[in-house]
Formats: sequence, C-alpha cells, structure tokens
Amino acid sequence: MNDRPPTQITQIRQALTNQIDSGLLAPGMKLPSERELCELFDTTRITLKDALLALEAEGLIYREERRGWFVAYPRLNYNPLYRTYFQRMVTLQKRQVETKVVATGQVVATPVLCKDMELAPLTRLYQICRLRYIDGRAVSYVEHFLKPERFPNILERDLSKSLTQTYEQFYDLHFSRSRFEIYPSAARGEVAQRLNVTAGSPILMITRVNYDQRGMLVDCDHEYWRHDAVRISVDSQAEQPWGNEDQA
Amino acid sequence: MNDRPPTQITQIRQALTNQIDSGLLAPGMKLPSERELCELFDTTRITLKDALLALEAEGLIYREERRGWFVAYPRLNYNPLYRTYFQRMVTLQKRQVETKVVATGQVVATPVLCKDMELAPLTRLYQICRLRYIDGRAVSYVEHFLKPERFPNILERDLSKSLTQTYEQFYDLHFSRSRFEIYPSAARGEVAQRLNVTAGSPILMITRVNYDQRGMLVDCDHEYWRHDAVRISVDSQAEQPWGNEDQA
DNA sequence: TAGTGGTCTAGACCACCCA
DNA sequence: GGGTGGTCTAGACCACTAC
Repeated sequence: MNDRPPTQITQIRQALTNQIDSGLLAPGMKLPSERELCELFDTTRITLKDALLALEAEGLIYREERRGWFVAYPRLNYNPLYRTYFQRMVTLQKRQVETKVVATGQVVATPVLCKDMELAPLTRLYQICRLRYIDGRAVSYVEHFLKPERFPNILERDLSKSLTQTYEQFYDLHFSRSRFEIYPSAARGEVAQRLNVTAGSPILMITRVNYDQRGMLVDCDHEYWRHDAVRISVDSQAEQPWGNEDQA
Repeated sequence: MNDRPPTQITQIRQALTNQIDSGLLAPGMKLPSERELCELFDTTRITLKDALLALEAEGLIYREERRGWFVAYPRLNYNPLYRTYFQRMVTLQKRQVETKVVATGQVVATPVLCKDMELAPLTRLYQICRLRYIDGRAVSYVEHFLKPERFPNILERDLSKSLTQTYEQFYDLHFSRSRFEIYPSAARGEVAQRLNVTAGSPILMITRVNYDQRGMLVDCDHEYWRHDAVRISVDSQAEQPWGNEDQA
C-alpha cells in the first residue's frame, strides 16, 4: 500500500544520508550552502530546507546560526544517574569536554522549582548557569539550583570545575539518590542563543533532583541538550556511584 | 543584547501559546485551518507553518496527516524500568490505554539487534509489532524481539494483552533487570504511517533489553514514541518491579 | 465534492558571520 | 563587503480526509 513515487524531499534526504553513511561527509564537515544545494538538486530553498530539517530531526546534521549546516558527531552516551564526574564520563568516551560558567546569582524559586524541590513559596536559591562543550561544540546548557544553607559561599569558588568534586571536597556531600525526568522540547530565548541554535529547534530537556548521603534534597539541575548530541543510557543493575553494588 | 523586534513567527507562536495556556484551546481541540490562520495573522502559509512547527517541536500542538492541527494532551509519565504492567501504569494516571497487534512473525536479527542482544549473526527472532493508544490517540509503535527458544508458540497467543503478564503466566518469566537507551530521532516509513505523523517528524526512540530472574537476556523492545506524548521519569531509589525494596 | 495539509515554485530583504 | 542562513511574499497543484 501507499507506494507513491518518492518526493523531492525524500530523494534529497536519501542522497545526503548515503553520503554521510558512506563517510564521504564526515562529522563536523560543512555542507555546501543552501543555495548551492538548491542548484545541485535543482529545486528551491523551501523544498531543500524541508529536507535539511528532516535530517536535522534525525540527528544526522545540525546547523549553526547563519554559519551553515554541518554533519553531526556521534552522540555522547549519558547516564543521568551518574551526575558524578560528568567530565570523567566524557573523557572515557574519548571526547573533549569543557565547562564554562555563564552566570551565577540568587533567584527566587519558580513555582515549578518549588514543587520539584519541595520548597516553601518564595524561597531563595543559588543559581549557577553553565555551558558544556564537547569536542569544541556547545552541546548543553545547564542551570543548577542549590539550597543556599547547604552551600555557604559556594558562588565564590571556581565553578568551572566539577561541581560534584566541589560538593565532596568542601561540603562533605555525597549523592545517595537522584531522580530525573526527560522530555523533548524546543529551544527558546537564552537557551537557543547559548547553544547557537535557531529558536524553535528541538532539544532534549533533562531535569534532575539530587539527594545527599542523609537523604536530604540538596539541589536540582535543568539541562538543555542539543537533541542530536546525546543518548541516554541506563542500566537497572549498573554499579551506582554511591556503591550499592560491589566494586569491580 | 540582541533586542530585535519579535518576528512574525514569534508573535504567532506567542499568541497561540497564550490561548493554549489560558485553556481557551483545550487538549484535543482542532485549530482553525492553516489558511484561516493565515488570514487571522495576515501572513502566508510558509511563515505560519514555521510558527506551527515550532509549537509542534515544543509539544504544545500536534498534527494528523491532512486532518489538521490539534492541541496536545498532557504527557504520559513513563518509567522504562517498569516494563511491567504498562497498562496499569497508564490507568493509574487516569488515561485510557489500548494495544493493537499490527504484525507478528519471524525475522533474522539485524546487526544492531545482534549487538544489543548479544546474538550470533543470522539468528532468528520472533517479532511482535504493536501500536499503543492513549485516550484514543496512537502514541507509540513498539517492536518486540523475542528469543524463540524461551517463548515456544507465543505467537499463537493473544498478544494484545500485557506481554509481561503472558511471560509470567505461561513462561514462568519475571524480569530481574532492564537496560534502556533513549534518544530523539525522526519518524520514517512505516513508523510515520502508523503513528499518523509526517515523515521527518520528531519522535523519541527508546530501546530496551530485558533479563529474566536467572539473569538471562530474553527480549528487546524498540519503542517509537510521539515526541510530545511522553515524559521519562526515573528514580534511582524507587521500588523496582522485582522488589529490591520493601513493598509499601 | 469540498476542504485539508503536503509539497513545491521563484523570487525578495535582512541580520549576522567571517575574512 | 560578500556570503550565509533566517524570514517572508504570493501564489500553485496534488493526495488524502470527511462528509
């Protein structure tokens, strides 16, 4: 059933997919400009763009605002239960990682935060906004929300280093439990700018709430990931960072 | 910085977002046709469509092929570690659930399946394809791949019922462990048709591998979710279906 | 059969990036 | 300053849905 002749969009998608799969177009390489591709496939920019958008949705290509289209990198495997040592996790996959602090300060918790963190209305929180780069590309924008009483003077520390490590070293804090939620959404405003994507681009949203060794809720993260940069990977039987399994 | 006047796309998006947030446009309601909206916002279909696509990416609206645009329903909360009793999980959230068997048969494992399921090349597997409906809407297309030796004659059973229950009842099988991966992708071919979405629409892909009470790998699922229909929700300390926590 | 979205044409101007 | 993608115009035909 439904054996229509392939649309132009499909044909263009196929052609580019083949080039990428064959390795002729390697990760990070820039595609020809939209206008050149139009000529190549003898079509208009609108049609061509529909094809590029479909490939973007699949995660095969990505764009940088007004710079062009590029072949996507392999996804990073990410287990959100291991907030611990994010940087080590990346390094183990032989990828380069960098963290930049974008902003820090105090905010009044939003209603959503109050609910997620079980706070009284109008509670103040520390906020730390960071940008994560993998292989030189901004792949996730992260907002951390911390209970201030648990982290005195933390905003004066070097926050470009591992937060987990800072927690352990200066606040005697080890995670005992995490819960997280994941859902697809779209980039808007600041997130879009920071990740260098067009407003409305698909992103993967991860929110996480963390508890310390006494079971106290200590902080919450909002992570905005480029949708093509990550693969969530969880094993119910994997060794947990807080060691409820034997060490190998 | 960057205080451009809002684009038409942004304005249309805002206007529709407000209508939806205020509840004037309720879940399931059909939007006016694209041509009507064009007149309403005094613009062309291309521009209007860009705005609708952005809202679709956010998960606020969805479309059905050539039927129109609709206001999205709340997301289903889904914990992939609880493959157990999917139907009960949905019912607990006061949503209607239905499962339809689309196809069954035997297939030769693809290379990807061989790797995920640790199979020798060219191994045969049972395949069960099902479609899941929530509140009457097709929200996920699921392919189950079963090791045949573990499930004799299962294809002759009623597969529209809970697979978990069938496993327990007829094959003395209880899950002891699951691992899963999640990543955003795009719908193509059969998946797009089954879920009634345009080829290239964003979807959320979940693959899961399951082990029985003896730790043996028994089956694997490929789940294709409408990206706006689901929110993944995992708690490292939650009670597991196989009971490594006290029962409440 | 009327109306819908899906696809497609052939242009245009603009903001921004880079050399 | 030349090239890029982002936005936008004003149409058209077609396949499919709902009636």
